[in-house]
Amino acid sequence: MRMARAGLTADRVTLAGAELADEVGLEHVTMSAVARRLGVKDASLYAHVRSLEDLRGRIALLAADEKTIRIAEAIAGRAGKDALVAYANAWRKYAHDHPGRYTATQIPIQIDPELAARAPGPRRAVELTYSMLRAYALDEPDLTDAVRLMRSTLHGFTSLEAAGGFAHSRPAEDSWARCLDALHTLLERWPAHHEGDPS
Amino acid sequence: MRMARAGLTADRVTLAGAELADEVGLEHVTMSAVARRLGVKDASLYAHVRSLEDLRGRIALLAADEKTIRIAEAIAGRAGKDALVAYANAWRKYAHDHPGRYTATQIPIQIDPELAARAPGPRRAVELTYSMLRAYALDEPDLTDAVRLMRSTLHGFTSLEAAGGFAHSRPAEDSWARCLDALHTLLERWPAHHEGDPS
DNA sequence: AGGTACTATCTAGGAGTATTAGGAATTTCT
DNA sequence: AGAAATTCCTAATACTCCTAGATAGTACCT
Repeated sequence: MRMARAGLTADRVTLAGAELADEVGLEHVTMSAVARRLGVKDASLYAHVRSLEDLRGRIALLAADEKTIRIAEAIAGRAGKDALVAYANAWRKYAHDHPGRYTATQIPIQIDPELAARAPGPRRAVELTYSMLRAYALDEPDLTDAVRLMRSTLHGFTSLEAAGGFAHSRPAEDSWARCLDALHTLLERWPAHHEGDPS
Repeated sequence: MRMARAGLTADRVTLAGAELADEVGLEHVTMSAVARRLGVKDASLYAHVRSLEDLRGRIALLAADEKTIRIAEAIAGRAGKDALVAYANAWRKYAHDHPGRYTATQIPIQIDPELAARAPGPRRAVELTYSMLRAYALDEPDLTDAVRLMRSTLHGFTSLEAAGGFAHSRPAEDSWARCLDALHTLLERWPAHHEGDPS
């Protein structure tokens, strides 16, 4: 009677799911696949994870945490354009290194609120971004708009790139560098809001 | 023996799938669900569509075509910032009106090449964007970079918005308008590439 | 050491889904 | 009308998510 417990845990199950997501894509992360990878029957997973949805949510939170940490490390001690570039590159690198985890962060949020409250990732990510952009001396609400623009651009680029949205004519790498230049320039001279400017 | 054929067709199946995607989300578009909606047995669908993957690919192509048409109509007769804003708003509106179809366009492309070749959407979308941005007098490779930046920003914004990525503090609508301002300004003064600029 | 409570895992099974194969009904062509 | 092609069905397989109830392992208490 080989019983030898696997020592499962919600975190271990989540990690196995995340690894699988990176290898075969998030949509192929199934309960049975995760169970197989852990050498366990599918039913056993339900002691640690409520459902497949729940597992996906946990993977998303894990990814958010990891990505935030990577970015925080990257921008530590940097300022201005250096910080912006480090931030952006860390973002893109995470998406490349962990495609499955990254797509998990894109799913519309239906995460257990009690669980989400314990995950520092999303909240810290926002703080990090705001504090970095504060170097550009923007006041609210421009700061919020700038944060949203930056996140949109970074996410959009990595997402399109991952989906094969860029033709192979010009290396995505080069376009990426120019986009960061452009973003930096833009943030430095954020257009003033002239509503009905008469001149 | 009530037989009364449903008059299925690859296009009709695709349309049913697209409608379903908008109603319940792309991930809940299953063969059985589409069959139920059409009043038909699941197996019948395989006469028109190779597999679920294939169906998703067809939905993606349909969406690309529709979105391109909407954008083309929106920018017809406009130029400069007017055209940019019309383009962007048409993009965002399509994503809002057809969330399921829109997410279908994001899936990594594994579409039947023979089928993709007949769909004008993606190719026309690229042409459309290039011709619109030509108004900003950019030369290659800057034009390509600008196109990619614009697509990234529009896609990123709508995608984050759909995923609930923006807190409710400030209306997404307002940030969107400012982002378009910023994008326009940026395109007008696209930063010259100073590699090792000594001054 | 032995008993007890807890929990991790298993066995068994229901319901839904994707897909294939082959057959029957209906339309269309001649 | 008869033949051919198309449209749809029935039947069957295999995989998925998930629940319930049983069993084996661990930890703690005395």
